[in-house]
Amino acid sequence: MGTRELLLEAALRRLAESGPEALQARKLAAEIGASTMAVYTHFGNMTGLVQAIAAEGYDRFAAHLSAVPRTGDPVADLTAMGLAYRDFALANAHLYGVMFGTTEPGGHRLRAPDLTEADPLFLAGKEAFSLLVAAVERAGETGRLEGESAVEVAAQIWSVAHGYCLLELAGYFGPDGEGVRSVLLPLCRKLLVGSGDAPEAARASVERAAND
Amino acid sequence: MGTRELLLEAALRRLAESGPEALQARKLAAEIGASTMAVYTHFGNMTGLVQAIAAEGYDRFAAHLSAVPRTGDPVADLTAMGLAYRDFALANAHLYGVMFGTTEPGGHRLRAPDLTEADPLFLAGKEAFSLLVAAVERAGETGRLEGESAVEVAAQIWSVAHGYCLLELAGYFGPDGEGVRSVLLPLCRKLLVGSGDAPEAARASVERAAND
DNA sequence: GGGATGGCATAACGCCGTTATGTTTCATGT
DNA sequence: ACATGAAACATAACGGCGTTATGCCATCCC
Repeated sequence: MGTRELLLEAALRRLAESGPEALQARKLAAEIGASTMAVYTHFGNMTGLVQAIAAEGYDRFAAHLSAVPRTGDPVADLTAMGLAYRDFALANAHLYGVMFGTTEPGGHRLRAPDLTEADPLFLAGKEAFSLLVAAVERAGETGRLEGESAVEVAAQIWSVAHGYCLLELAGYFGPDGEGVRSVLLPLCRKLLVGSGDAPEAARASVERAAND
Repeated sequence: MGTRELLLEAALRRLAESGPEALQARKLAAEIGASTMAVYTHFGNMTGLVQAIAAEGYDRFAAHLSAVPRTGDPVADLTAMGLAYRDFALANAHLYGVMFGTTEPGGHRLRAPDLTEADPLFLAGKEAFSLLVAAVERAGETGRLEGESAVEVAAQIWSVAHGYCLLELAGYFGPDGEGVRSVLLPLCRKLLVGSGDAPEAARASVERAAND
């Protein structure tokens, strides 16, 4: 395996096990038996390495969300997607933080203050977001959007999932899955059940997804 | 004014103007004409100074939310509170990040990995949260909670506001207040209007608050 | 007045990211 | 097959960071 891949693998492992402050050029290079220069040969600097980590994180995130099955009940699928979103964020807490810029390992900020639309990390985030938009569109075909576009509804769901996950990661929602029951699932209900012509069926869909 | 206050004031100014990486012991001390030791005499270490910044941020945040007037229409008040929440987060982006641990200046994490309920920052966050709970309780007296506790509903609103603000700060919701119209206010509607016995009146309340 | 205490300056230590420099390795073109 | 140039790499150094050790001095208390 190439040095670059070894470095990236070690970085992802250290990030998951020891947090962002463990991402140090000297430690990483030593861990794979190389000199510090390896980081600069393959990534330019530490910021480049962190960006590569974030890119890998977006790939895994997209794969995780894509793995949510389509059951023919798009509202249940959306709820399942929200739960899968939380699963990923909690299982990869530090990686999730790096992806969304809420963690700055060693003070290396990934995004420039004046971020542009062409920023590759920005685009990677939008790509993962597009999976959510597509799922909302499938639900929208059943006639539930009430004048809102799928992008707008997807952005609302994204806000809920993002905020919920960060607060649960910060420890504000008690141990284990208490927050899921009292916060996340009620939010899914209010977002997905409130509109449309079959509230009872939609509510049942949410419950069905919640029990898996 | 005491050295400690001068340091804190300079730190808050630098954080707002230049971001978290500007919080450096040497630079701050030089800015107020003192030696580096001043930081360690008054705050122990840089983590202590950042915690003091966060504490000040929570005070300002609570004051900002408390300034939202009570109009006798608790649903409109809640919507106004959500908008005030966004105002604070966007006007004090870096401070907001430090408060909620989404920004780690220089890699100094404020919260221990095993955060306890007694953590003063954790408690400060809960105190600001209690303002939201109280506002929800006032709305709940009009009979809208449908079996949910005020704490649960407040946690849902908090998730929405937190996630929305962080995503808007990350630049995902376009320029200016576009996200407010298409994401935040629709979320307020779905959270506040969906339940209760007077959906039309509640919807009007949200619109009224949105126009101020 | 004398001694303890706390605020402060100076200087140093160790670690970090980064870079300069020289060496090795390897693919490529003739 | 051999020369050549680029890429990968090791070593060592530089500057900046947080932090600490040490000593000075003002202040308060008995």
